[in-house]
Amino acid sequence: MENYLIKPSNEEAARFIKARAASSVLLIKAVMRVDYEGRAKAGLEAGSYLIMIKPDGTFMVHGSKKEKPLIWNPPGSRLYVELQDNALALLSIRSSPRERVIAILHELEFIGSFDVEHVDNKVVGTESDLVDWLVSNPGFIEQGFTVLEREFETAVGKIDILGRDSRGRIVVVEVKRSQAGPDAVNQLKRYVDHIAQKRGERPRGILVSPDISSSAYFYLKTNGLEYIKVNRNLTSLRKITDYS
Amino acid sequence: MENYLIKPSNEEAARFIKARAASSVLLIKAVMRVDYEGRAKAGLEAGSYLIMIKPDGTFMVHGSKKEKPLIWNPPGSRLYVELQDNALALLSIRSSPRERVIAILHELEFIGSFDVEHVDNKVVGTESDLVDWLVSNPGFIEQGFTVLEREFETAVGKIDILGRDSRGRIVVVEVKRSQAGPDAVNQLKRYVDHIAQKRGERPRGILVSPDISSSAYFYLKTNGLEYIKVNRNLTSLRKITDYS
DNA sequence: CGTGCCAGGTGCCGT
DNA sequence: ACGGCACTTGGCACG
Repeated sequence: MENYLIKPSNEEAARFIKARAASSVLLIKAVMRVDYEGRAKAGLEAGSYLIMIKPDGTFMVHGSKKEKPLIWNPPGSRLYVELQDNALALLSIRSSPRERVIAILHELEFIGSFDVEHVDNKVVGTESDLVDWLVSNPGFIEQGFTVLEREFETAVGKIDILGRDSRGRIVVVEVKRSQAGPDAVNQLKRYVDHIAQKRGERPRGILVSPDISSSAYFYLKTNGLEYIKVNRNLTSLRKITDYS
Repeated sequence: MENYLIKPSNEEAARFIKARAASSVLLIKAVMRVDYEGRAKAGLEAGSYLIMIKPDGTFMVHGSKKEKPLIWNPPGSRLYVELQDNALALLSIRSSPRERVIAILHELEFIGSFDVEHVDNKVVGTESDLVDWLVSNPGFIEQGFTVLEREFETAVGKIDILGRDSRGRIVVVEVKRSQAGPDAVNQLKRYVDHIAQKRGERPRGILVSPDISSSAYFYLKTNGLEYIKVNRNLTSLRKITDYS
């Protein structure tokens, strides 16, 4: 059941929040001061902000800009409502790591309680989808390439695809769904080095991504690694052998 | 000026949104279908969700769980409002990369326009703070350590602190504010390798963080790198020389 | 604008 | 729980 309070008293607000926080998404507009202390520390000067509290414990204080809340506590946090002399205090506690958000609400402008879906959204076009496609179409990587393992676990991390080329040489494939940077090259190099040390023979290393920064490409090349460029939407894929 | 519409008609809603989207944060509760297409693709079945639109172009569709929106477009996106036969369509366009969020609102339950602060929040306790402290207290890293450069730029990335130990040996210091994983070790190793190749002499490499995963520690040790553990709040710092 | 990298990252899926 | 890693990562600072 939707319900709204406009300029409620602190008592009304406290009752409302306590009654509905467990089942509905709450939106609160008020003049407030907010402080956060935990892994880091932050605070908001007194002003008008928008609080969103979800039934799963998510607590967010939004300003007029940006996607991320100014201050927040993640799902699983516990909410405490406390009436003070001239204010309503909302306390959100996260247990591990210990983090605390305190909002002292002064002038309550609006509170709404909203019943919304609790769905798990499905996203298509992730790295996992790209790996799936490559496993189903191993010939794309190169003629005669065969997949040995997917998500192959090593002591230094999981290898996206471990395979073998047409001449029998082991190939480590690392896939990135967006532009590859030095980190991605580093990751591939780490796997290659590990396999080399383990098997006594150096495998080939191939980075697959829709794009790569120029310095990352240089870093890749100077380490004897290879690059395959794919189109973002997996159509009209092509390879880059020379970058200059 | 705050304003609220409860169960408005599509025409009312369209007028309201157009009038206020540029200056206020809008909150819309409705039964809707939402689709996203861009770098990836996602869609929401028809249901009740909460839309938050900020004056900077941020467009978010929230469900009842999690901190992140189910579907969103970031700041800078442009909003289009369009009256359809039996629905109100909200279109959010991001230009680069090209991304599109379309929400078809069927039963409008509530729209509110809220004037909130546009502040930039200041957070204390970041990695930068930790690096600052180490630069001011170089003796903490070890007796006789001196700082040569901070944020030293190389072809393979920026080194947090480049210094020299009491015996004149170059030291690469990489700082992490939270638990270090294989990536962090990899990063340090990359810098060390780079300096080694550049100068013809291998520098020492020290990772500084409040924690390190055991496999990352193993990876670090097998590469001849060193670790210093610091307390999260910079008090009672201590070093780990042996981890077993 | 691209490149690099931190983030109170968050979320997901393992062991 | 801890660990490893992707994410429509977002956000920032610097070239």
